[in-house]
Amino acid sequence: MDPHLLRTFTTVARLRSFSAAGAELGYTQSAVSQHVAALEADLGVRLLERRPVTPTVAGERLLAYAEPILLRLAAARADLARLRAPRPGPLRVGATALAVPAAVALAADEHATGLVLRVVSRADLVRRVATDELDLGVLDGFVAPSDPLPVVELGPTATTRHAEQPVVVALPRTHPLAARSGLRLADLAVARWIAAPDVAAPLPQLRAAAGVDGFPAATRYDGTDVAGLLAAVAAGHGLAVLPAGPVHDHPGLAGVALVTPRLVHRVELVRPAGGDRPIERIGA
Amino acid sequence: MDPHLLRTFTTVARLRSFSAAGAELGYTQSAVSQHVAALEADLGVRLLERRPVTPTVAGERLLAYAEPILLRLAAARADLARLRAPRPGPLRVGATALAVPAAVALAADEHATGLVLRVVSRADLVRRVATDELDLGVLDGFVAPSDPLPVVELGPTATTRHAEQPVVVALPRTHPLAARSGLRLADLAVARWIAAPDVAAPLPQLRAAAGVDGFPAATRYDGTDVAGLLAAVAAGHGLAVLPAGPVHDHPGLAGVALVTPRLVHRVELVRPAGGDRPIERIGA
DNA sequence: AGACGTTACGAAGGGCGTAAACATG
DNA sequence: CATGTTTACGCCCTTCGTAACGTCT
Repeated sequence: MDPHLLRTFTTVARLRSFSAAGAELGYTQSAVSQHVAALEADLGVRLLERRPVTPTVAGERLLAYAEPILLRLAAARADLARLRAPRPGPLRVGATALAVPAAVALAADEHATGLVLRVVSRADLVRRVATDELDLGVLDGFVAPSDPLPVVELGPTATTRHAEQPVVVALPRTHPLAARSGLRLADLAVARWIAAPDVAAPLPQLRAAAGVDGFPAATRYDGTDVAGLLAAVAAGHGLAVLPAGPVHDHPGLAGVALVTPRLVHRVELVRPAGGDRPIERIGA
Repeated sequence: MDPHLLRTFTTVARLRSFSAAGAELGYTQSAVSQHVAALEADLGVRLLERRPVTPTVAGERLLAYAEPILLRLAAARADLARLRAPRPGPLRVGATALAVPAAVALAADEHATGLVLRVVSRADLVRRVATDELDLGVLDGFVAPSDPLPVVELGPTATTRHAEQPVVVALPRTHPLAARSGLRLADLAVARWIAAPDVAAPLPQLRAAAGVDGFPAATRYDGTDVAGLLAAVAAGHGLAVLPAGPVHDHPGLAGVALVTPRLVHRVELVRPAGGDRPIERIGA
C-alpha cells in the first residue's frame, strides 16, 4: 500500500476516470491502470468498477482510510519542513466565519511581515494548518462549557482556548418566541431552521445535543458571511443557533438564551505542532 | 516517505540500533542504513543521532506522525481483508479490566464457534480491534454523563454504548471521609492516590476533570486485576475513582458518591468498521 | 467507431545484499 | 581493537512510457 498507489486510487475515485487521474498526477493512463491493478492485487479485492468508474464497497472503505493517511503524510512532511526553516513572508492566518473578529484582534500586532487573513470552512481549517497552508488557525464552534472544540488530530497539533461567549437562538424580532427569556433546544426540533454549517451551529450537532431528531432545514446557507445569515434569519427563512454578540447587534433580530442544553460559543487557536513562530497576545 | 522507510525508522528508534532493527525486519544492517539515509535525504533533516542511536528533535516529531500512519495502514489492510473473507475460528473478544463482566455477559450466546476472551489495556483495545487482533472490543472509561468515550479513530470504527453506572471514590471503610454522603473531586487533590491507569480513572484525567493539579500517586498499580486494586485501596495505599458496583461489593471499602464533577463509568462496544459478524444482544 | 481501460514489452531507476571502508568508544 | 554504521558496487526487480490490444457504449 504505497502512498503513491493510494494517491492514484483516490484521484481516480474522485475524478471517476483513469485518464483524467493520469493527467492530473502527471502519469500516463497506463501507469494509472497499473497502479490500481497493483493495489487490487495487493489487497485481493476489486476496488473500482470500470465503465463507469465507480468505487466498489471495498473501494469506498479504502477511501475512508486513504484520505486521512495521505493527509497525515502531508502534515508530517509540512511539519518537518517548517521545523527546518522558518517560513519567510507574511503571517497567514485562517479563521472560520465567527472567529474572524478574534483573528483580527489577535493579529493586531503583526505588522512586521504583513498579514494574510483568510476565511475558511470549519472542516478545512485544521487541515490547512497541518499542511502548512496556514501559519495559524482561529476556529470557532459550539460546545458544552469548558469542553474543548472537537478537532481531527492530524498530528501533534496544539490548540489553545481563546474565548467563550454565550449562545442564543436567533429569531426575527417579530417571532412569537422572541419575547421568551430562555429556550430549550428540544422544544425547537419542529421549527424551521437554516442549515448554515460554516457559520451557525450545524443542524446535526443540534440534533445530537438535543437528543432528538428534527431540526429540518428550511433554508440552506452555504456562505461564510455572518451578516448574510443574520439577514436571512431576520427575513424569516429560519432559525439559527449563534453566539450572542452578533445577534444582539442586529436590529431585526432577537437572541433568546439557550438554557438546555448548556452550550457556549468557543474560539480556539490552532497552531502547528512546532509552533516556532510565537504568537503573542494569546489567551487574552 | 514510503511506509517501509517509516517502519524501518520507527523500529530503529525503538530498538536504538540499526543492526537490531535489520534483524527484526529481515533486512541487512546496510539496508536499514540506506532506509534511514533515504528518509533523511527526503526530508532534509537528520532524524537520528548515531552512537548512541537517539532520535533528534525532528526524529521525535516524525515518530509522532509515523506511528499513527503505520497503524492506519495496518487497520486498512485488516479491514479490507476482513471484508473479503469472514474469519473462521472462535470469536476473539477483548475487554478492559472493568469491562470484563459486560464482555462475559455479552458473549453469553457465542457457543457456536467458541470464544477467546482477553483482558487488554485501554490504550491497546482500539488498536487491536482495528488491526483484526480482536473481533470485538469492550471498552470502559470515565466520562461526563451521556458523553461518548474518547477513542482514537483509526478508521471508520463503530462504537456503541452498552452501559453506564455511577462513579464513587473508593476509600478504606475506616477512612475519615468514608461516612460522607458525597465528595467533590477538587477537595481530594491533596489526598494519597493509587495510579492504576488500566483499572481506575487515570490520575491525569482526574486532574483535568477537577481542573486542578495534585492527585499525587502514592502507589502505582500496573495490573488489570480489579480485586487486587480494591485490596490495595482497602489496605490504605491510596484512593481510586471506580464504578460503584465492585466497590460496594467489597467488605473493606466504602464508596462515596462523586458529586462534582459529574462522572459516570461507561462501557462501550468497539467493533470493526465493517461489522460483518453481527453480535446479538447489543445495547441491552 | 470512438473513447477508454488493459496488456505487452523494453528501458531506466531504485532497492537490496555483499563486502570493504570508516567511525567511535 | 571491537563493535557498529556508512559507502561502493553489482544484480535484480519494479515502475514507467510506448504501443498494440480489448471492450463497452
